[in-house]
Amino acid sequence: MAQKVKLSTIADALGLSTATVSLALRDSPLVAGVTRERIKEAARELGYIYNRRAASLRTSRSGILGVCVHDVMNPFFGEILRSIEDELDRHRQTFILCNHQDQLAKQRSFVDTMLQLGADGLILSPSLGTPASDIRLAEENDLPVILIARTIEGAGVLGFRGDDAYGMGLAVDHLISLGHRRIAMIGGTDATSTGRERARGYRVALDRAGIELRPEWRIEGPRDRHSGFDATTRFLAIPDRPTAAVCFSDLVALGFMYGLSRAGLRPGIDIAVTGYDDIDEAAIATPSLTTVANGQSEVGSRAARALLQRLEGQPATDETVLIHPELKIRQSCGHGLQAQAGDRASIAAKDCT
Amino acid sequence: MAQKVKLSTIADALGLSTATVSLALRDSPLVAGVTRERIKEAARELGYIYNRRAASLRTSRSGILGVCVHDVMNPFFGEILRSIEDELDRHRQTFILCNHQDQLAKQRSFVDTMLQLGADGLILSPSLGTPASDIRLAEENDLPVILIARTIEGAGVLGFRGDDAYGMGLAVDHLISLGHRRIAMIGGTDATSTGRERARGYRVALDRAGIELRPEWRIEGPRDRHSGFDATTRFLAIPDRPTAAVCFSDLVALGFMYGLSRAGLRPGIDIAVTGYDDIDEAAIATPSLTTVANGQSEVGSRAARALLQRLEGQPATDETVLIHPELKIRQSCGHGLQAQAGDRASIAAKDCT
DNA sequence: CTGAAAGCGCTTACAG
DNA sequence: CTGAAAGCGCTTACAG
Repeated sequence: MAQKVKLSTIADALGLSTATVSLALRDSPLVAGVTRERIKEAARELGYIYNRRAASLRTSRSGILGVCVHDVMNPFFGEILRSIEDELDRHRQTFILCNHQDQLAKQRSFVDTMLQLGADGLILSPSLGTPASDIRLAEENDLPVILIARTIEGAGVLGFRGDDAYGMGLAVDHLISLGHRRIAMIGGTDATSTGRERARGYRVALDRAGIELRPEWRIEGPRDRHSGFDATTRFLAIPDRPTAAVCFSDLVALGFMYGLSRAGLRPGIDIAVTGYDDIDEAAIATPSLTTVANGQSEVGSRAARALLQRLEGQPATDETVLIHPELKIRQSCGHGLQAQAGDRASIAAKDCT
Repeated sequence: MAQKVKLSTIADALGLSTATVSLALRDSPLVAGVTRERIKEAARELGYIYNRRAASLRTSRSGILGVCVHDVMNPFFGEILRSIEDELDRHRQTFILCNHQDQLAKQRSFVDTMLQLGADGLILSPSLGTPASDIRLAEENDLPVILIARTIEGAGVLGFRGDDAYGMGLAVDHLISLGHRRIAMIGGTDATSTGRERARGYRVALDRAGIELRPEWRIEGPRDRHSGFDATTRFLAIPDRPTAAVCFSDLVALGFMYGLSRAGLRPGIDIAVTGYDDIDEAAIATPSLTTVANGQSEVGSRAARALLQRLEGQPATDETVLIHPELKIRQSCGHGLQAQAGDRASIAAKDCT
């Protein structure tokens, strides 16, 4: 390539100063309209590329926002990202994505990079084991943080997540209302706020119905489709097998349903299944998945908006906003226990998406 | 927060120059071991944060790589990203992700941002309609580009993708060998090299077997799970209905199988189905999906390595590397046409993952 | 082995 | 409405 084109190249070509050129390119009213057009024209012709690093070194505003989640391939986070992106796109903010895969070290190295790049803010679904001090370190170095999906005790920052305990209660209540008394819970871990809250909702709902929880009903661990599939074996081995299972997430539920089918059982007929999140796929799965809408698009857009507001100078708060979940009844719980003798076609023909 | 800690803060505190501090922090052998340790210790104590913008303004190396694909939520790209990430993590390069959703404008604004940030390189799965001149513009401004998944005529840069025509041929040949003569192709568009190549492979394979392609067999368009699901209606309306369908991607195939089940048909028994990509889910889907392994992890890691090598000074080439695809036979094509009378359990019991 | 000085390409008071 | 000059925080020859 030829010599690099910078502000001074344009200034020299037009016999102006770099100050004028800089102002004109950013549409400052201080520059006369004609001059501004001449400058923009010249910039275009010369193939000028704005150097953000130089600008942000001077202004200490980078136009970069970081978004760090467990895994962007997980549709739950994917849907959150989509709404964050929608919100941010209108504000000329570049956003940098990172998957931490629940590894604290990866998250730390990302936060560090954001600090080094002078990022303007960070939306974080914190990795398992994130101490509150990590959040404070970022905040102390002028990197505002907003938490999503999971929260951290004592972090002292704004967070948005679904009301997990309440939501899981909805799923369990629904199964109980259909006549189920032996209900397993598959997936999730006590190491995250999400896992703890959903498990609590499960326990409380059983208790409320006067059902005594048997320890073997709780299959901890699975958090993706594959491990949901693998959990089928353990589920089928439970003595006095449960007639229903609430799953930690839709992904776990979808994998579990694959597993049940593979074992020759019909989800929604032989075993009632619920998911959590209401990802896009839940409506077209067959049987379609009864699940709890977790408001991911609301989480994303509210987090993005809150961050933008802080950048515009609004004071920080440390509230945790709980998004209200909603039960979506579809096919995967059949029509209650009495339907267990029913045939497959009756369900297949019904479209409840 | 207190006063910002910079190199000079450390230098002053220790009575050294910023030059020495800078060298020490980057482990230069020019600095005495003892001094280096004193400096690092002080940096830690003072909470020093390296300012990358300042450094990269000076060195014109940013440590940033851009990765821009259609959609990170698509497992096909997700798996590519995973392997890119693995490769890049070891090289202290930050990578910035972008979904262009096949919108040229979004892709352009991302490439622009990379240019402005002085990114060191770009891995791109080009949006539909990307002109070769866009790639050349980036290259001319010192932003090396490597293409993945799709290629662009005349771009003149290195690219990695699967051999799509050959791969689709494998799927069609397989169905023909099982006795199918009426085979539909669902999904994909002629607007991308991938779509064109896979459709070509489909046509060529039918032709080779002496089967005359009927226009109504080609259902263009679907490229995700939802549209695969929706395509079921059109498929079922084809006069003299095909007994098999090759799908543009696994996602389309999985959606299509949901659609078939919803209509009371059994994929793998009533209708044979193949996918393309061999994403993780293909093996656990029920029926598990016969598909074409598309080498996404190889595409990702080779693209990342090639980019890193270019950053280290290796000369650019303009080759398109075709990764060799491989047929994965599972359950979704049953055991050939004769199995169509078989019952569901016989398939469900077989584990071909 | 360490230091003084210039410069990367912007933006921002300040002056006129 | 436009210009001259300083400075953001680094790194890199160059000197000693």
